[in-house]
Amino acid sequence: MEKQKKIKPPKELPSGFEDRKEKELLIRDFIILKIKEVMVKYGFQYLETPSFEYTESIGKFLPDKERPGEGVFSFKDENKWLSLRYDLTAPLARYVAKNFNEIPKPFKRYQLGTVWRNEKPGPGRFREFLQFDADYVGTKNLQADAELCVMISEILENCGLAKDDYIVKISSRKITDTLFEKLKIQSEEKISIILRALDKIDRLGWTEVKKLLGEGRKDKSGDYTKGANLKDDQIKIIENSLNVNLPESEDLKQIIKIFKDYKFDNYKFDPSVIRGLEYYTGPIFEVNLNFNVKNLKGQVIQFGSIGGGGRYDNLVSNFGNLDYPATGISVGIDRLVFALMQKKEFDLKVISPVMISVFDQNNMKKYIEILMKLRSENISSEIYPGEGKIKKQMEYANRINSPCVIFVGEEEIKNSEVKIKDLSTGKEINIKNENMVNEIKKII
RNA sequence: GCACGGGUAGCUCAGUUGGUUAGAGCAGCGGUUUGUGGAACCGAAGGUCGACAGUUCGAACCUGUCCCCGUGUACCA
Repeated sequence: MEKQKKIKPPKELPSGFEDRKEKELLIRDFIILKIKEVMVKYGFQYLETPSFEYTESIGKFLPDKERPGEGVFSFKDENKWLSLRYDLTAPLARYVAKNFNEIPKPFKRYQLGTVWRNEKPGPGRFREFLQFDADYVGTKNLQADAELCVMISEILENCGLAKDDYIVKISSRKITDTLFEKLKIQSEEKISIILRALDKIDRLGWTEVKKLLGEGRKDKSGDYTKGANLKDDQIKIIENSLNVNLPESEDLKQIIKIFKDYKFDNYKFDPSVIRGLEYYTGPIFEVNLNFNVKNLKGQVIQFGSIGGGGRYDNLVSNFGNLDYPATGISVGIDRLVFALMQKKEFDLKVISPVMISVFDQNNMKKYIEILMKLRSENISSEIYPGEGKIKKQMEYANRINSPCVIFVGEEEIKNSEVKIKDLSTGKEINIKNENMVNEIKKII
């Protein structure tokens, strides 16, 4: 007899994709609720765009134009390339360009949606995640930029973070522009190496970043990264520029002034905030957490920022429309959930059903009668959904955290009563049918 | 991409200098108990030792290549 080889489909998930369980989802729902509250309060419109866009519509603005499609999930439909969106900003630009005549100007909208990135996942970073994005389109007024920072702070605090749990860091493309003038560096390539190095100060510290600005750096696994090969005096200039506490650029001065009017002070000027290289044109911001985040194994991991944004004044004009300024902010919701779960105790009310035990399939009519009575009172309830002995039914009830089990056997039917067992105390009582609901309400 | 560490039962993991039939705990299944759960006891079952090739009388173990996972790093809208 020839044994047929069983080809088992993998039960593992593709790298970077995750199942999300109830606890996480409930916290996520809570955060989303808080976001929506704040967005309504701040007067933003709610928008949804599709998951797929034409690759060109969102890919055209990839920072690395040499490799379009890199980093996104794409497939060819008929003769057109489609891609899953990798953020919510590019689709917004497309939306604005498409609906230019219909939208109010300026246009404020927020969006919550899943985005996908085809890149190596890391701790707390997935290839599919939920993003929140709020933007002002069509205004150069820096009050918009300032308000985004105030707004994100309000969202975080409404979610339960304390003031010293997070900080909004601000900087501006103008800061680095003048820095490179001072350094007399024009080479795009060199500039981007330097910017990327500066971006890492948070994680690596100045000593390591200094190596990246100079010859290069070896990381702790032995891997080597080439540096920018700057001269010592140039590095000194950069170091000095980082130690400035108050920004010299006009835009940031103005934003800070507006912060004062909002009585918002949980920000910090940090010239090492870089964000996207070819993307932002003015003020940029980043939201960082001030506490350690651990992975499932309890190791402290490099968590990075949970969100950020800035001004991108030429995104919409790429679609052939007129120059149209914009500023926005994005937050990785799942990352926020992950961090928040460790910082805050959520008293989640996970409701588990009252279980009606099945003694005899022939009495199903009776069980359903009880079930409908409970459900009509809005009590989460179910008839034991499997088959098997009472012991098994009890094990199930225990497993799903059922508050109590209802037994209706022959005796109970005879006396027109039910037996209710409180699973937290183990106590059982027999009670007349008409008092059942009240008794159960006492237990749950 | 690069570096380091992993891949053994459904899950978490042991497995000696290469040696015969590869182990444990948990889960699952059956029973002790056909009206009672939250770590009770007993029993049976469960494996291409990530894949392929090589070395060897003999490989979970050694070598090579590849795949997958983790961490760091690079890139990052």
